[in-house]
Amino acid sequence: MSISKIAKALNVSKSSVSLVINGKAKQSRISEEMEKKILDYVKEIGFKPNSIAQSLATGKTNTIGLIVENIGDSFFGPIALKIESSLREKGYHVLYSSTNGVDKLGEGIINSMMERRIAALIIAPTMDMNKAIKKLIHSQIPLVIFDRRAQEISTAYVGTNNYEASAVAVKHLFAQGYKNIGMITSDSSQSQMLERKQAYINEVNQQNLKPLLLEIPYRLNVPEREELIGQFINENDLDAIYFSTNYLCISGYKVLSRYDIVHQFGIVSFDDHEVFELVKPTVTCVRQPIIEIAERIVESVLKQINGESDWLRDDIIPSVLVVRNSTQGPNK
Amino acid sequence: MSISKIAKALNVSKSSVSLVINGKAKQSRISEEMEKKILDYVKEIGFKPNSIAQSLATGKTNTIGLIVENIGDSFFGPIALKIESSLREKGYHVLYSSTNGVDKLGEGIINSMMERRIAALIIAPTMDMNKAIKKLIHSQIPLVIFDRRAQEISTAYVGTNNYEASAVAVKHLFAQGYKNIGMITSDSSQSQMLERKQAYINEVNQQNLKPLLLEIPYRLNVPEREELIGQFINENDLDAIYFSTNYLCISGYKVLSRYDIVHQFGIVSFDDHEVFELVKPTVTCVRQPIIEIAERIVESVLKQINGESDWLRDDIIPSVLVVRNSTQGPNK
DNA sequence: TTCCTTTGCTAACTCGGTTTAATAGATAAC
DNA sequence: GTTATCTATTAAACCGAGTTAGCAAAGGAA
Repeated sequence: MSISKIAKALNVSKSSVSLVINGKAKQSRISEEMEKKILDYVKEIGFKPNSIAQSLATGKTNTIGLIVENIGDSFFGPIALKIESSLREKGYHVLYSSTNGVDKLGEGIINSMMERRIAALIIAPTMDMNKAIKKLIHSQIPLVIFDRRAQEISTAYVGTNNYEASAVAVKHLFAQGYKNIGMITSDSSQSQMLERKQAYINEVNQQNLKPLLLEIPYRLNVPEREELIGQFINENDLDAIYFSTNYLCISGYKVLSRYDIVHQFGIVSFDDHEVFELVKPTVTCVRQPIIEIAERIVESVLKQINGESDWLRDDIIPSVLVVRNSTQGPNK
Repeated sequence: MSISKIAKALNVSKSSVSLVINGKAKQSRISEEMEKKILDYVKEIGFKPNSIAQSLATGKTNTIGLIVENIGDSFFGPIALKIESSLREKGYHVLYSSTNGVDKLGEGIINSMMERRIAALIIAPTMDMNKAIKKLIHSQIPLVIFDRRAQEISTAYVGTNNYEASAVAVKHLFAQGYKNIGMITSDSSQSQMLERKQAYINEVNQQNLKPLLLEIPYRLNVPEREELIGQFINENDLDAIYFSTNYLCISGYKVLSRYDIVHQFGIVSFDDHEVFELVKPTVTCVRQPIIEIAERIVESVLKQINGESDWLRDDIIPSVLVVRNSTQGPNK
């Protein structure tokens, strides 16, 4: 079914049908009689306009792109859930893609989404995306960057206070009496990781201690990762570790459990995880307000789409330290 | 930029440009000279055809819809990841939606995706989707149902052997010496849940014992759920529980830990989870081959889109019992 | 009656592509 | 020299909508 066929069936013009369907009957001086005739028929046959044709004619789509690292993980998954349900309520569809750790995919994904003429783009950028994102800004498409920043590019950004929250986390370990606090992070140079690392370094330096860092390549598999962590723990006389993200903490926890020193060890992770409440000892963490981050992203996207100019360039939503504190504390 | 503008700029016809861009130069007897001229220009200005216009003209989209219960959970998330990356390689985009436990959303989501003229639909159906799915079949759209079946409807289906795998799980508990094995499941009447439950009931009956079932409403929040589980454990003299899904098992595990009887308890969960390897005692589970399920879904979708008729109506991929066995066994 | 408004509706163009029948010019065949 | 065949190209129709200028009929004012 199409608007033209309806027009023929009712012996009226396409224009009338289109105007009525779009609720422009009044303003286009369509008689109530005509309006009723068309609406009744449309309802009767259950007609829905072809949204592809609509998009072509209006130049607008109701599709929004979402690009994250891994939609299957415990951070991006719930964010994607909330973003989609909020946008659906507003009549939008969400197209997603995961870069899955392969930085080079980023630009291609952005381009192919742009060809689909999406209405807006939400991105947790990889390192290789900078050129592509600059082009996006040039193209004027509504854009929200989140979680980590795109280098030297000013866009709407939603994220947490990585530096401050990390500083609080490290301070917490010191306050508990731990002295030799190491940090395990990924080797990524994404902004959020750098901020977390810098906070650790600065806090440790303030205590006149020297930072002990292990940076693990993203593409290592789990056993390789655990091997590295094991070495790191053995080679340094640590009593606590600050993990820059939860999947690293889980690996680290496994290793520590193996050595059976986990009960004295200080452990704090950035990002919460179901596991942390269930294991013994439980794990203290920096929890990002996932729902709120998703809400702010959606808010910014919608504002930009609707041409409102009061969206924030920098929407920083503070994380909270969730103290679980079930370890026995340092024994030195 | 558009094909027409390119045509004007080069002083040739739209048709020539379109044919060349689509690689139909040879078969349409376009001269190599003309072909080169057009291709060079297209590359120079970095032109990409508007895929919305293409869709309208061809009646085909390269967008595939994915409808699951919750894209943020540990089962659907990784499946969504794999589905999207596989389909992207084949030139498709994926539109997702989560019903999020609200059965009534299902039909609306399906309809709005259909309006977008998606090329195919992948659904883990809710209970309310039956009418809508019947319509889909009528509409001839390539369709794959997975995880749970749509009632009385024959479509391409990908899933695991819920009944057999559950039977193995319950047998495993009996083999370990447990006698009073309860089952905790959701109150959902989705097919996969019913199969898991039925297997449990039959296995218990075979031992001349009576089934002890707790069915928890999906919409309960975590504390309410734990409350119910606590009662269930107290009121029945259980020594083991079979959980129909991992999120229920996590709740149950928490409760059992609280009562400190977790080390003697027999616990098996359907679906694996990161937690299960990390907690002590570790948790034995029935693990669905997630990657393979996603691959088979994609395979079926592509076959249907390409008009190949050898896709399977019933693609059952067996689960494996992952025995972690760290409990001490029953003490009775 | 004539002229001006208002009302109700629609023809025709547009969006950016795909597809096919038709055409003109060059070659080949007779 | 005439006709048939090929080659290279394009005009025109189409997909399914949205948009707007303009027309005819009716009503009102002079």
